[in-house]
Amino acid sequence: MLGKILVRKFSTKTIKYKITETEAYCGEEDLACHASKGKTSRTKVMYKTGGVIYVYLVYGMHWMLNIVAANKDQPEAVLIRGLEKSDGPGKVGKELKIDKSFYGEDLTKSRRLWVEEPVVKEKFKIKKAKRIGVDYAGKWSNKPWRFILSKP
DNA sequence: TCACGGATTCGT
DNA sequence: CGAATCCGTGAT
Repeated sequence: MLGKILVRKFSTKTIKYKITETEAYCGEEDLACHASKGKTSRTKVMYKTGGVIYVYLVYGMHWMLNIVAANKDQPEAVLIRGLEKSDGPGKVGKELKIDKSFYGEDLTKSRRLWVEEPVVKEKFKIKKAKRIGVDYAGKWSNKPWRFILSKP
């Protein structure tokens, strides 16, 4: 996902931003992953085949944009933490005007949100780091599953 | 129906 | 570093 272009189409304009920071959430075992609570009405979309959107509200105010990443019945998702113009996942949701209506939307069919290959492919390095805000997840909080786009 | 708490942000 | 913020979730 890193380095790809996220496209958001509105009725009046279309915006495109490069994805600069992501985090991975991997399966029911991963205590930081919402799917660790099992398949519920909230997490069920993560059990779908990759390519659909998982959105949810945190702290009663921020919409988090995630892309389901793995195979059917394998609940894994990638959180879009940062775009070239927005640092922080809450700001990403705000910038792209993400809300509950995107829940389960198929990125390959959507006419308002999808991912493209960058026009000009630039070389970059991927920095790894611990995930943010998941200290409650015990050893899982130390997994280097946060990925940051950086200069080569 | 309701109590609980969080994949954050912003200000100090 | 700490408080704000408050809806949705998951269980009852």
